[in-house]
Amino acid sequence: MKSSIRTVRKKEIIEGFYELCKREGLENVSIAKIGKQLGMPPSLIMHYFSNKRLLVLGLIDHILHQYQLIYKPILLKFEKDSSLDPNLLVDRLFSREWNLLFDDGVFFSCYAFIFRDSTIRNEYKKLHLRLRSTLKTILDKDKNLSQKNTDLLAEKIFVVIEGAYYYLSMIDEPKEYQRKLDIFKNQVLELIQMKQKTEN
Amino acid sequence: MKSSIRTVRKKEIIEGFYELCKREGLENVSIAKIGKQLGMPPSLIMHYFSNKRLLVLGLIDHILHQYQLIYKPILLKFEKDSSLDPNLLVDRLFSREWNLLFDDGVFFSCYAFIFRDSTIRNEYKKLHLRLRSTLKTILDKDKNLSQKNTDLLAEKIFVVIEGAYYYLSMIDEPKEYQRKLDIFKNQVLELIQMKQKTEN
DNA sequence: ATTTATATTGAATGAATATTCAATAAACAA
DNA sequence: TTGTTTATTGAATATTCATTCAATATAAAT
Repeated sequence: MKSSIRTVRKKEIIEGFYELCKREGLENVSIAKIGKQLGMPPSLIMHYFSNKRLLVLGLIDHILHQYQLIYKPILLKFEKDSSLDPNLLVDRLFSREWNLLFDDGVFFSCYAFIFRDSTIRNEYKKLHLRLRSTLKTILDKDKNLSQKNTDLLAEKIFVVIEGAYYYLSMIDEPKEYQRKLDIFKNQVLELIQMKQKTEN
Repeated sequence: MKSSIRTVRKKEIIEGFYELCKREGLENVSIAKIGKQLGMPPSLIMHYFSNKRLLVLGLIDHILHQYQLIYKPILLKFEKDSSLDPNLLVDRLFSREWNLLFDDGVFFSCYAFIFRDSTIRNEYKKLHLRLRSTLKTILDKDKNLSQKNTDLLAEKIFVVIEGAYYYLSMIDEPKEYQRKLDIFKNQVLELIQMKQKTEN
C-alpha cells in the first residue's frame, strides 16, 4: 500500500532499462526505446528520471542490489550452522546460478562508470566491502580459523573470486571452463586450510 | 616508407578515438567528435572504417596491443636472467606504471563487449592466454620451481593479478590502496613459494 | 464535492547521430 | 605525361537522440 505509483513505476522503468541493456548493450539503449519496451511515452520516463544520468544511476543501484541479493543467501546459509564445511562454502562462493538472474555484460558496462563518476565508484566499493565483511563473519564461526586473521583471509578469497569472475567470462568451452573453475576453487580452499599468518 | 597513408591515417584515427574515450567515455564518442578532434571530416573516417563496429574493433585491437606492450617488457626482463627473485617479479607484475599509458575505464568499457561479440571475446582470450604462457616460461627458469606445475601456478598468479586490478580500481585513498596492494602481492608470493602440488 | 497534487499523454524541439554521395585533390603507375 | 587509384572534402541524408511543454486524466487530501 505504501508503495505509491511513483515507486512502482520507477522500478518498472529501471527493470525495462535493464532488460534492454541485456539484449542490446547499455550504449545502445535510449529513453525512447525504454518507452517503447514498456508502452509508455518517453516524457513519462523523464517525469521520473529527469535526466539520463539519473536513469543510469538507478540501473546501477538495481544491479548492485541484485548482486547482493544473490551473494547474501549463499553466505547467510552458513551463518546458521556454526560449523563450516570449506568445500561447501567454496562451492557456493563460485556457484554461477546467479547467471540466470544477472547479466555480466551489463555489470561490466556499469563498472566502467566508476572511472568517471565518483558516486558510482563509491557504490561499487561499498558493495564489495559488505561482501568481504559478510564472509569474514562466516569465517569467524569456524573454530579451525580462530586466532587467524579472517579479515585478511576474506580479502584474499574475494580477490580470487573476482579474478575468476573476470577471467572465466571469456571462456565459452564448458570443459575448459570447468577445468579453470576447479583450479580457482582449489586455490581458495588452500587459502582456507593454510596455516594463516596473522600479519599480512 | 612502407607505411602507406592508409596505415598512418588509420592509426591516427584509432588513437584519436582512444583519447576521446579516455576523456568522455566510450559511449559518448561519435564519429563527428573524432573528426573534430583530428581536424578531418567524418566522411574521411568512414572511408577507412566503413562502420562504427569496425572502429570499435580497431580500438580494442589497439588496447590489447598496448596491454601486451606494457606487460611483456616486465616479463621479458626475467627471460635474460636465469635466476628469479620472486620479490622482484611480484613487484613488476603489480607495478602500475602502465597507468600512464593505459586507461582503465576504456579497458573495462571494451571488456563489456566480450559478452555480445565473440570476435572481441576471442581477442581478449588470446591476450590472456599469451600473458599466462609468458609467465610460465619465466617460472620454468627458476630451479626452485622445477618439477612444479608452472602452468597451474601461472594460472593462479594471474587470477590474483586480475582480481586485484579489478578491485583496486575502486580504491582512491592511497594508504588503503597500498595496504591492499601489499596483501595481494604477498598472496602471489605465497603461491610462488608454496609447496606446489603437481595436480590441481 | 472541490481543490490540489501527481500521473500520463502526445506533439514538438533542436541538436547529434551514422552513413552516403558526388566532386576535387593528391599520389602513384604506365 | 596520361591514366588510374586513393585520399580528402563538404554538403546532404534520414533517423534517432534527450529533453521540454502544455494539455488532460487520475488519484489524494480537504
